[in-house]
Amino acid sequence: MTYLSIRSQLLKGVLDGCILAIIEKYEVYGYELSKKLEQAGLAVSEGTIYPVLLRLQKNGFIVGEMRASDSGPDRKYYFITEKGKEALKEIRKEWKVLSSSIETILGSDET
Amino acid sequence: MTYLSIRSQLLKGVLDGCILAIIEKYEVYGYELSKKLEQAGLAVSEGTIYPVLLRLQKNGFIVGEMRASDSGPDRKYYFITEKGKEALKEIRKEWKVLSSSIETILGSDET
DNA sequence: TTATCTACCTTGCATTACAAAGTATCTATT
DNA sequence: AATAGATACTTTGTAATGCAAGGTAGATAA
Repeated sequence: MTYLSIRSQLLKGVLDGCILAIIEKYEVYGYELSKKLEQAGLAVSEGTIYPVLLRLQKNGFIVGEMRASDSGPDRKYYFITEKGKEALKEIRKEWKVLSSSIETILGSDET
Repeated sequence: MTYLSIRSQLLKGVLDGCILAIIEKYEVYGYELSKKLEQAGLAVSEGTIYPVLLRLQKNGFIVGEMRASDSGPDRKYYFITEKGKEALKEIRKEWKVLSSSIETILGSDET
């Protein structure tokens, strides 16, 4: 082990926010979400995404709804709730504070 | 529970990098480190810091050396190794990539 | 029929931040 | 000298989470 995937550790805590942000913006289902994340440079496995969706749902941040598809299995679309919007706002705030502190400490100021 | 400290999750993975970065720059001991992190807006408990130091040491990223103090208990000073510098470089790179992706997705573009 | 893509879910593991409690040294106060 | 408090390090147990791996199942193309 290389010291074990820095990336997967970095992800913790932000991933929920990212998924919430996408759901807030688009009407998506899980599988589609994973593609969108991939496009945005944040590829995460399904074994990661689905548990997050369940968690967000359990916390009342999103709601899911099964819908038929004309070309494949049913899809579960997700929508953000008021509570979810507030949580997202909180996460964005936390992210700003933390990321600026980290930026200062890591000092990646190579212009 | 509020959904459980977003912060503590966000920290995961970056903390090692932050601690490495400080050790690279300054000659510090554990207790002092916790103060420096606090100043930089990244307060973490001792129960967090010391295990990280042990981990970094076990991975050969830093080395520790006990030294006497003229005003209190002995202190364990840490120094970064070549391997540690490389790891830090890697972490900085990961951070740049990830944080920019996250920035895009979270979209905190309130100018 | 078989294979492939889509789409969802679950189990088990490793990692890690943290609270809490413990040990020990030195300094200041009573 | 005895007590309290700050300094300084360590360990234990808990909760959370990313992920690989495996599983189920519908639709479509070969």
